[in-house]
Formats: sequence, C-alpha cells, structure tokens
Amino acid sequence: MNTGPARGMRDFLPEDVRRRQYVIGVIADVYQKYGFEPLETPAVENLETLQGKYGEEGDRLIFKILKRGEGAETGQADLALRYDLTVPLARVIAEYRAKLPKFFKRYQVQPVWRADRPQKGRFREFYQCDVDAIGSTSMVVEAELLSAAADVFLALGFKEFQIVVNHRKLLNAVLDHAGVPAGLHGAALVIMDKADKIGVDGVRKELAEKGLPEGVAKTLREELASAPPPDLSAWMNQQASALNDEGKEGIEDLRQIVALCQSTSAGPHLALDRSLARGLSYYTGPIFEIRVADLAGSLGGGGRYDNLIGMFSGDNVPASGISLGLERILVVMGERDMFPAAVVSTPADVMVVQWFANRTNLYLSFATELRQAGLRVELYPDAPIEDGKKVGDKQFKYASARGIPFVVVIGADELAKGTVTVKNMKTGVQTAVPRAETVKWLNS
RNA sequence: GUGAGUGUAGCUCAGGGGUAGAGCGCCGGACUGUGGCUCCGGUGGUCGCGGGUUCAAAUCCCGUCACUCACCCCA
Repeated sequence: MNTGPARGMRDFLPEDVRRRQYVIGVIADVYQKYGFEPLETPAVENLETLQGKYGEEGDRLIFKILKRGEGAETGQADLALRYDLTVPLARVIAEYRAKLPKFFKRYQVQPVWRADRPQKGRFREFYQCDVDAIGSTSMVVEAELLSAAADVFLALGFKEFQIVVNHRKLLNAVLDHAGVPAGLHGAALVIMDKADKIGVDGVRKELAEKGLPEGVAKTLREELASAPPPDLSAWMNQQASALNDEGKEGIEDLRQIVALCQSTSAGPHLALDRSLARGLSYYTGPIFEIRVADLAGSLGGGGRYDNLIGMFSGDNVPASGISLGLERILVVMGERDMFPAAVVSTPADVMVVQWFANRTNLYLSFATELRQAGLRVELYPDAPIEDGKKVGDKQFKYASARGIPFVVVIGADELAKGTVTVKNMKTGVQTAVPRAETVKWLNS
C-alpha cells in the first residue's frame, strides 16, 4: 500500500504548516493595509464557468469531475476544481454586482488545482494569493497592486526581486507592425514569451516554423533586442510614433504605471520586458510578473482583464489583479533559509514532568494554572513506573527533541517545600521557584 | 503531451553477477533525582513490482509503477 499523497499533492507536517501560516499572515496583513477585503469561493466550479477562459493550454489542465451517475460510464464531466482565483472572482462579480461596492477590492488566499506534471516549484494543488481591484480603468489600480506585491516581498525579507511589466496592446501593435496576421498573434506571443530562454535566434527559428515570413522574424527580433534605455519616457515617445493607436494606448498606460510607481515601494523593482506575454488568454492591458534569480518560473503574475467579467454578465467591468504563488515563495524562502527562528520551532512554552504515577491530578491542576495564565503547556502523558525512577530518560528527552524551552519538575523535595524546579533546557540551569510564582518566573 | 535520471534499513546513501553495508535514527545500558556530549550493547531491508537471461541477479535485459528534474505551459 502506497502511503504517499497523490501525485503533485503534499501533506503538510506541523513545521510546514507553521511556515505556510507565517507567509500567508504576512501577505494578508499587507493586502489589508491597502484596503483589500477577504473573499472565499468554492473549490468546485461548474465546468462551463472555467472552460474557454485560460486558452487552449490552460483548458487542457483543468481537473474535471465526472458527472454523478451516468458520468461514471460515459466519462462526461460537468464540474471542475477551480483552476485559478480570477475566474471565480469574475463569476462572483457578475452574480453580486449590485451588492458590492462600486470599486471592489478583494484578496483571496485559497488552493487551486491543475492537472499538470509536477516539477520544482510546481504542484497539482497549490495556493494562490490574489489581489484584484474591480471597477476602475485607472492605472492607479496597477500602481497599487504592484506596490502591494512589492510590500509583501519586502516584508518577507526579499531584497532582490524584479517586477516586470509589459502591455498586451503594445504587444499586439508590435505584432501588427511586424506583419503577423491576427490569427497567429497567440502563437507569436507564446514564442516571444520564451525569448529569455531560447534566445533571439530561437525565437526566429520557431516563428519560421509557424510559417511566418523572414521579415516578421527580423522585425520582431529587432523589437526584442532593443532593451529600453534608462530614459523610459523618451524611449516610449519614440516607440509610440511608430505604432498604431492601440500601441500608443499601451505605451501611455505603461508610462503612467512607471511614473506612478515611483511614489510606491514598487518603483525600485520595476522593469520593462518587451517580450513578456503571459499565457492566459483573458488579459487585455498591462501584464506583470515577479521574478527572482534562483527560480526558473515566476513568483507571481497578473494583469488587466477588462473583458472577463463581461463573459459572465454581458456588460464589461474593468478589472486588474495580481496573483502570488505561495508554494514558490516557500520554495525560495526555504532554500535561502529566510524564516524567522520562532516560526520553525517551539510547540509549547513549558512541559510539566509527571514524577509520581499516582499524583497525576496534581500535575494536571498545575498545568491548568499555567495555561490559565496564558502559557502554552504540555503535560507528558506517561508517568514513570516507580516514583522518581528514570524520569528523565523519556520525559526530558522528549522535551528536548521537541524544542520545548522549559521543563517543570514537582518531585519529593519540591512537594515538601512547596516549590517547583524549573529547568532551562537550553542552558541546563535549574532553579527552585515557589509554586505560586512559577508563571511570574517563566514570564520574566 | 515530450525527454532524462533515480528507486537498497525509519532517513541520507554505498555496493554494478556468488544470496546485503555505513552514517544518522530508534531501543537498552553506564554517568546525572533529569535531555543534548561520551562510552558499551542491541533493533533493523523478500534491494519498487512483474517477467526474462544465468548454475547463481540488488547487480545484466524487457516491461511496469512511483518519485525527481527538464521541456511545453504556468504560480
């Protein structure tokens, strides 16, 4: 019998859970500072809600659930595990628009599922930490989203990270300018997105395979090869003159984002990447990705999706958001040993030793006293067979292995004097303390 | 969906044709009313699973499953 979890899924032991809760706590705190409100949605959505939102590749990775009854035989599915948090949000907006504020800002930290093949930093069940702002087309939204994301990484102790931005409209304009037919925009975007991995020559080769003429590859290569200079504003002006109206809109949005971010935490980490494309098909405007050097994939990504909610409600509601990948953040933080010491250990503040097998109630009531005073107290469940004999072999070893900092003994001497002996497990120093002053002593 | 690598004790791994080894852990003991250090003793595995070659397979071959990594795509 295989006792491991299902492929791509993981069990989280206490130490893991503590780390996860720590990171989630930091993220939620930052998001709340920006006025985002919490939202939760079901793990399961109707299949039709999800299909057609993520692009061809994305749709393939949806975990489908067989229809009850006949589904077992026909293989027909009508439900699916949620694939991301953005599409369920769009559904919620379409459903509750009237009840929600004009500008709705929500954060959501929940697991999503993808029928992917696992590898480093990639799982079939993983948490996303999303922030989205609904109802405004202003680039202030983007600036705040990026600033919040930057604050999260700074609060977690990251110093070197990049917030990479680009714009779907700019990409479309560049593709048009290069002569890529509208039908091949998607394929060309995917190839451009890989530019950092396969290099400029690889891009040219793959474009040729798609049947795009040599001139296209040449133009795109030139676009890609031209890294934006430090003077972004001048560069953008120069670019804009060569592009159509759509491209100019993209440039203008990016210009605003860059300018607005200078007043936020995101500013120093912002970078333009003209080849950033992102796979999800629902993006319509600015797109972003958060990267660090030691991980191939991104730690987070997002963008503006002004038409997605309209796919549910009919009328378009502008929206933009960003999603942080909890698992990848944890992978990197684990490798770099970035967790505060307190997060990793101390399941209890103090352990009470059972010295006399026939005085368990004494130890229980003592533990109760300490707990009522606010301490986390563990009582060792087994008493020694003979009073006082071999007490420590098991009990002290257990406390030591669990990293419990203090152990309290009430043995014969202590009972006679009305004291307890407190042992500091780190230093090995033992102190006799009047029983009534134990809490005071431990807290000092 | 494609490709590569790895499956041997609870864990990390060695052994590359003659029926298994280390370190750590775990259990017991010495020393302390009592852990970490030291010392002594002990526990430990049909070598992922199935088949084949061979007098003989953990070892070679085929298949299968699992895990890991990379590609694709993504967080």
